[in-house]
Amino acid sequence: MAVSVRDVAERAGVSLGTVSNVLNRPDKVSAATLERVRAAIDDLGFVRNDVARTLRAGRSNTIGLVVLDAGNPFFTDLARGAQERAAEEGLNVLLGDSGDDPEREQSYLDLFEEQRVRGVLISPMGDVGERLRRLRASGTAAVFVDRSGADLAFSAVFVDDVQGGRIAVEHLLETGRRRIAFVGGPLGLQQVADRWQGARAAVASVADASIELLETAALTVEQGREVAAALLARPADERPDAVFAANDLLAIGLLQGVVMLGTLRVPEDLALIGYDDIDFASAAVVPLSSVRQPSREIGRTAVDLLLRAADGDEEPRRIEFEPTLVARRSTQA
Amino acid sequence: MAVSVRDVAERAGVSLGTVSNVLNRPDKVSAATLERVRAAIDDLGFVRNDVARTLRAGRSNTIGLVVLDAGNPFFTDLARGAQERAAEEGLNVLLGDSGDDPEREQSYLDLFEEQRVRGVLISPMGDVGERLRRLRASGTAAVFVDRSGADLAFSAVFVDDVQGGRIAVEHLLETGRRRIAFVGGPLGLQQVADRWQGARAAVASVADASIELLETAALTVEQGREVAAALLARPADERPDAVFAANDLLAIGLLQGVVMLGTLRVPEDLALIGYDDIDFASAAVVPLSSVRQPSREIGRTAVDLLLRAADGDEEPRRIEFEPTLVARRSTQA
DNA sequence: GGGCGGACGGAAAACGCTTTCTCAACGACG
DNA sequence: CGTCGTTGAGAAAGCGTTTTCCGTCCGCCC
Repeated sequence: MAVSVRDVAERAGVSLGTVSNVLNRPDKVSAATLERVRAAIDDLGFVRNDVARTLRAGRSNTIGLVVLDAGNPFFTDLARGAQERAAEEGLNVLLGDSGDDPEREQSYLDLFEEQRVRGVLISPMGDVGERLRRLRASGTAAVFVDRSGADLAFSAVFVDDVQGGRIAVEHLLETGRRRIAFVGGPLGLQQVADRWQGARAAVASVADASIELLETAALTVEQGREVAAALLARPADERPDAVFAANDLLAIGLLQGVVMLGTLRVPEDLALIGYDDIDFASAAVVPLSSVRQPSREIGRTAVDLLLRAADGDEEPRRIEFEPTLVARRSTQA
Repeated sequence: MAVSVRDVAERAGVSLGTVSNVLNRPDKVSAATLERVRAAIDDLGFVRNDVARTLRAGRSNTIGLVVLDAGNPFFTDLARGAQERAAEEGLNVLLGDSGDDPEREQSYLDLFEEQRVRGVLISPMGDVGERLRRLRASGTAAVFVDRSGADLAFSAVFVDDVQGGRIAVEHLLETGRRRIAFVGGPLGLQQVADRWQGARAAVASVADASIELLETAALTVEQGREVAAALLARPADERPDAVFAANDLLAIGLLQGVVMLGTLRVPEDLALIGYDDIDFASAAVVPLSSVRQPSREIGRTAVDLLLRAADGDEEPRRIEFEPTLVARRSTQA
């Protein structure tokens, strides 16, 4: 059923080693035999068995990627970037979705180890340092993505979330807002904690500005709408004049809550800025200002670091991207 | 570096065959040795090499999945369903995103063939029938997902898009609308053509109802907004009183175009229904009616069919899911 | 005490490929 | 005419696993 190099060799009347040369070092083979072998390959429909190739080579052509949520556009883009970069190197990406579950995270790592992947890219949920150390000891490199506080023993690509929080709130302050609210949670998520920290820092440098924390249980549209309802229930003089949401989903929920109940106008009564700059941000009822992270580039860079580590570079590298402000109508003065 | 069964055997003081038995047929091994071998495995941190295992077994544990757009929530959910079902069978899913590009589609098929995957799930873009036939001839099964008109020689899981189009428009008619517009395109996409066909069928059975086609270049939010602008530019008496959009992204664009310019109210002046019931549908400014497809279930079922085909069931099966109406505020009477 | 069956050792083959080595054939060149 | 370089054949080893075939040892039962 399956056609092997042996069959090709026989058909072309050459030796098995020659076929291998045609496949891997065609310049070592005379034009005539090259032609003959290629014809045989086409005739028989031979397709190289990558499993055998990998076993023999001792290293595979795939890298594993574990993300927190494959449904989140941020990670989708990141994965796409990784895939593109990997493809340029002739590598494939095996994608695992941990869904915030440390157990599934572990099981993907198990899987990748059994598959002897070239390396692992991970946006960690649980505590995987020990696990990755063992992996490295057995020859599989790992790189963290999107976690600035991650284990220093490994390379990492991340965005400065403190800085991101700062520029978001600085923008609100520059457009004349003074009573800021930060909406996001749980604070156990490092990204959220960092953005909150940056937000406070920005407020601290302006004398008459204040900030309050409205913690949420998750970063979802629903949570955003609940917070919106709570804000609307307050007397007008106790409401903030601007909200910084820890991600765009929350911001969209807030926007909807406010618009649907119709009592507040955005940005006139309440300015609003989100985070991530997902596609829906620009497409919202009121185009949403946001903080953009170069998700695609993060994915590409992570693959670069991984390749470097897999090639024996011991030195862990940390590459930080700067978040950038994307101002739209929801924060106009 | 890498620990092999041989090392484990040596450490546990047993033979290599016994280690293999512990791994694959633990009931054939006495409790004492079982214990000893397992201890050795833990001590050495042995992890079975799946590459070698696959080579030896002649069949791999992974199945390939090619989707049209990994960023589309519909496919994300479908992939998740496939992954879940595959995991239950101890299989992994390798995800490829063709991005509507027949070339990338081909290259993913090449990849999957080299990897000797157990089977391929594909939402085809180009003409892949011939390719899949060759694959099957060499022992790799294939199943179509989300394409009703696909090659009859293969199993397929799909949703009746004609029916989906019909129930969407019937719903509009039942709520008293008579001048319907169908927004979607390109009609070269079979899903779009089918929904359009179903929509026309529904209109045909009501005497005083009419429908017009507003074709778009793609199924995106931007295209929806452009159509909205065009509608608003018309004199009021030449506007439809209801719109059926070929997917939710278009519908959301329409909704935004209409609300932002503020001249029309939804659903009072214009009823609106989308397709796919993505998460954002219920979260839109005006909660969006839609037609739901059981994407997760489609993924699961596709894996079922694939396994059946891979186990030698020659008979191609076609499983059809029924789309269901999800009525929300955007189509209230 | 003879026979039986279960547990396991030891050895070997096979999956399909890459790599390495040796050796033969051939044409070119001095 | 002898030598050298090129080309590729042929053979073999090895990647790590599973499986198969015998053969041995030991405890157990009649």
